[in-house]
Amino acid sequence: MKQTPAGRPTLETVARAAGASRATVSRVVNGSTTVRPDIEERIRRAIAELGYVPNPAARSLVTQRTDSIALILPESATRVFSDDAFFPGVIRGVGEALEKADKQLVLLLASTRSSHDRILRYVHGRTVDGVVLASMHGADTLPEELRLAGVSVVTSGRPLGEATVPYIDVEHASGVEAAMRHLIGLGRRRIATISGPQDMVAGRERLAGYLAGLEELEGAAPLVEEGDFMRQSGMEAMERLLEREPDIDAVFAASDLMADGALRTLRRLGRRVPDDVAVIGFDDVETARFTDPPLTTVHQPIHEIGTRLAEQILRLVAGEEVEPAVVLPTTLVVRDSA
Amino acid sequence: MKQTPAGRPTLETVARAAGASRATVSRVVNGSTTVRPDIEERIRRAIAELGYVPNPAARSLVTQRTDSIALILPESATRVFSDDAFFPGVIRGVGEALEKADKQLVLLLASTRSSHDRILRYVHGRTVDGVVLASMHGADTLPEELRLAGVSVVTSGRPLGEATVPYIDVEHASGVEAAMRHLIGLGRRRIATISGPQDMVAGRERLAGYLAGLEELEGAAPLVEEGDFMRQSGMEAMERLLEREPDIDAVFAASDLMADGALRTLRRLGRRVPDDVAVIGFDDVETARFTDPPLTTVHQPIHEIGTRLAEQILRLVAGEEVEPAVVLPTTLVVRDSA
DNA sequence: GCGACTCGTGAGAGCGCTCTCTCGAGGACA
DNA sequence: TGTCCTCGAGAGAGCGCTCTCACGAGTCGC
Repeated sequence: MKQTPAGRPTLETVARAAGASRATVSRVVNGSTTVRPDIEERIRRAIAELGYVPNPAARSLVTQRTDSIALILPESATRVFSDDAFFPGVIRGVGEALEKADKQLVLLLASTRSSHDRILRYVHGRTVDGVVLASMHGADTLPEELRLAGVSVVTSGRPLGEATVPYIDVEHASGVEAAMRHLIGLGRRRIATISGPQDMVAGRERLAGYLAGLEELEGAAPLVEEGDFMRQSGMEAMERLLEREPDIDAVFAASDLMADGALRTLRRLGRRVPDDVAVIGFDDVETARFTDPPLTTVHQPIHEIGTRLAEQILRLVAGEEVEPAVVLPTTLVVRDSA
Repeated sequence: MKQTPAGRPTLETVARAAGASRATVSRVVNGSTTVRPDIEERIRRAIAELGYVPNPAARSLVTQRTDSIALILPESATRVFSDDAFFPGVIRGVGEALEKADKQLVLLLASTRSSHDRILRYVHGRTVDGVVLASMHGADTLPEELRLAGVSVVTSGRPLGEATVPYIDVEHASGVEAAMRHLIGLGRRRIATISGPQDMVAGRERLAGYLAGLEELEGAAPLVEEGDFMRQSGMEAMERLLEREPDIDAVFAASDLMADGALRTLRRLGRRVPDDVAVIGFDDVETARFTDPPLTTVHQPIHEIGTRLAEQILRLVAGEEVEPAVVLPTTLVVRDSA
């Protein structure tokens, strides 16, 4: 007499209890309609009584699916993870969308450089059906390697070079240009920028937006200091900017955190915002509403980036076609800093 | 002739290529020492050439392990997820520690009330070996239900009632008492508090710490307004506090975010910090270093909470004993606000 | 030189599930 | 009444792995 070992009921157990075959129970569990109602009812009762839950390992062994999606945050992303509301927001968006589709979210945090191989190995093992990659640096080879490994992958943010996998991004440049027009409309003429790192597309495109916006101003020379998207770098960049050009009357910072840093430096040095210097940020994270003064910023739909990422990867693993690029709009949110 | 379907090599493929048996290849893959060096070498080469990666589903079907750990963030936690550095910090800590142990992190975000059953079902399915639960509300029945389901579980934060599962927490009260002594040492006599929600242990204990600290001050009446740990509530609570008692000269806020909110209200109403009103927060998140003025706060080791959670759950799933409670120390970090 | 013992290897069962294929029962039609 | 078809249910193979057990080749002692 075969005994189910420690409690855990299997299909077999349920089948015996309901007086049906394993196959029929499987049909009920998977929602086939070809089962006679009375038998189905009997099986459902048995499932409920025994507390049967299908074993996902056994299932995916035969279906070759795992119903889970990996979200990979490369080392460069985890570095800012705790200080920035961007990734938590994206994670939440992805998580919610996957939950609706009854998929699991496996978080792969690449805290070190050496995680690269581990991740590749993991994905090769097909523990996930697809991958959402929060690729930040353009030079990242991971997206391409994953594609070559034959897994579905979607990235957040356009890669620097040629895009070989579908991505979700936002209109960086046009959002910044709107910010620049706003500043110019306010009568500002000496507009500087605190840019993001130039090895990231977000950094580059926001700078490009600044430069394009500046062209409206005849003969205005660009005034750029680079930061790393984080607060401290914003403070320092603002300082350098004022040293170089004391009569700056506006500054566009490529992230809200850096804008907040700039605000602090300006206050410390006795400049009034927006009277002396107008400040505009980018992201519209929660913090932007609470800076002093509240930050005018370019809003990007962080949560939607997450849900769209999930949507695309789900379609890909389902074998559907997806557009190679989804670019979400950004909008200028005017508060008090400009 | 049996063909491996689409590329993916199996143990069998490797075995044939190396002229060995499936069992021996398995031994090499799993690091058994009883394989003759030359055969092992041959097998390793075959593995490398074929790019063989074990199928985790097949493996866990027989081992009954999945080598992955779920981190559950209940709905109450996801609400603050994007605005607070606490959970990202914990996630990072957990993630790093699990990575070292070569385990995967499965993130279960319970965005809605109805996720409860889904999570329970998921855990019942044994897709994970153990569960780390960021339980916030004391009334949460999830820890107990999970325990009854027979999974190993560790929670972050002591539950409100009797603790039925091991937990990691910090010394809330003594940290707050240190803050209170600091304020009293500064000569402050009218000390108010912005407490956290009283259905969370963190909220209660920090309030208890305030009340205990206040006893040093003969005849001082408690002055309490409740917030929800988030910034907005701190702003509002500070307002109510000043209405009730305009001559407050210090305030302890149960979170840095609320302290920051209080700072804003104080500034708006023309009170100088720390001259007129001293402010102390709790958490020591990144933001605390950047408030105006920089926040004196009770530091809790967020990252370590994460790593300790991971450590404990790993020991539990390995069948080892763990102490029912680990309580990490908190320390007062003095900056400029008090 | 023969039995006892070690040590490394292979055969094979079985983890729990899905899915194809087969089969039997019943209905429709001539 | 007999044949053909439809439809629902069961038998059984097999997904890729681990692990027990059996077995053959050496090694050693007497």
